[in-house]
Amino acid sequence: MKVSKAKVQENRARIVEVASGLFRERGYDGVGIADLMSSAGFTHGGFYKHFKSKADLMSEAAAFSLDQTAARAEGADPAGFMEQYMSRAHRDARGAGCTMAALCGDAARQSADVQAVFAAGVENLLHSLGGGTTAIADQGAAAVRARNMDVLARAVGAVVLSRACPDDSTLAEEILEVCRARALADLSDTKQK
Amino acid sequence: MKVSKAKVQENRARIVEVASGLFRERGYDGVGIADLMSSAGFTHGGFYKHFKSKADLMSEAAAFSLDQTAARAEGADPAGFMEQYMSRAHRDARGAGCTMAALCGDAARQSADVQAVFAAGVENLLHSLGGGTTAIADQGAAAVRARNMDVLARAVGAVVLSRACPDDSTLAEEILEVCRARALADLSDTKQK
DNA sequence: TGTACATCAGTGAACGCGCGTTCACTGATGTAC
DNA sequence: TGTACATCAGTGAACGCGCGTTCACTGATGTAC
Repeated sequence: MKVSKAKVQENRARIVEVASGLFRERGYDGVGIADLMSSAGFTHGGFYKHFKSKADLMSEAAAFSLDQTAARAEGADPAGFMEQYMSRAHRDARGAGCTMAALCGDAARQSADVQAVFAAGVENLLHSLGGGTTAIADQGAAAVRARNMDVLARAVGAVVLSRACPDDSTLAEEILEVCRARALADLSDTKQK
Repeated sequence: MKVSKAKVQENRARIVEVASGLFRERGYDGVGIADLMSSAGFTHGGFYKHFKSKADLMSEAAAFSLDQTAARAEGADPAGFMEQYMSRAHRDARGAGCTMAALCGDAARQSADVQAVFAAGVENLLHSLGGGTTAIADQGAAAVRARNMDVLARAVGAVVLSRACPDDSTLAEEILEVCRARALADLSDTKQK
């Protein structure tokens, strides 16, 4: 049966949204087309009416969720955002969390298209973090950018390492705590190295 | 044909070594048993004479390569090790590099066995990095541990983010440079925050 | 030391299964008159 | 506005393929006498 133009757009958007969550939870290889489509409430055949291939959807789903994260960062203050980022809740909620933390390892093995989306996502996050109101802002845009890049790498590294450790290990918790404390210090410090 | 006991051990070791490289290059899902065994110079059927399952080999290969990395860190000075870690060469040589950086994203979706191996790998690396000769060593073991954990998270984050960006992007290079400089400063700084 | 036999690492065909993708078909939507 | 027809999102069977794993077989090694 044909479907109204509005419904088509809505359905396509639902597929992208569901896919972005499943990819984050299980990785790109861990989500099949049939699996994904039935999670979105469809049968698998219709997939190719919306997307050229699975790889195509991977790019789009990554762009969707990375934009979402950047928007969230834009609104919040950097320290608050980073505190949430390196939290137990974020560590445990992979499907609802940041795609950068959940899929950057997978992205390294994907096409240039996907990698370009991730690079754009990094840039957006760097800008969204801003300069704050601390002394670093006076040292110019390059200093702010370097500071933000460093904080982001640490945040992603902390979440990714913590997730690689068993859920109930003290190490999983410790990594988050330690890196969170030190990143927040970096974000608020008036004496930057 | 049966094979001498020495040869059996040697062959098994070769499979683990080859697997650890291939897993790092292509991820756990990207390496098939037949593929792996022929890379090691065998046919696929013999695999189960050595390992209970593919998951079993994943744990063993991770332990093998993480031990190797910890041993390398043990010998070097922390600053030199970290400089290499966040280098372009390490970024580009995935199969020969650190399993933590190459597979921690994948490890998050694997069994508790694999995750326990990763956690042990983190602990070993933390100890291998040591306290250095700087002021931090005087602040006690907890301060050294926190400093090392922070540096490790940043190093893994930097490599992983850099690899997620296109190979020829300036961002891939920039992330490594920025984080390397700041991590080295943290490792040598006498005034720790 | 020499012979007979059991062991078992390695071989390669076969298993069921799920993958990404294709395709003929459907029927409600959108369009032309 | 009402009718006839083309469009095309969604369906579900089917495709070839590679996956992890099993299994009967092989023949050199290791062992018992």
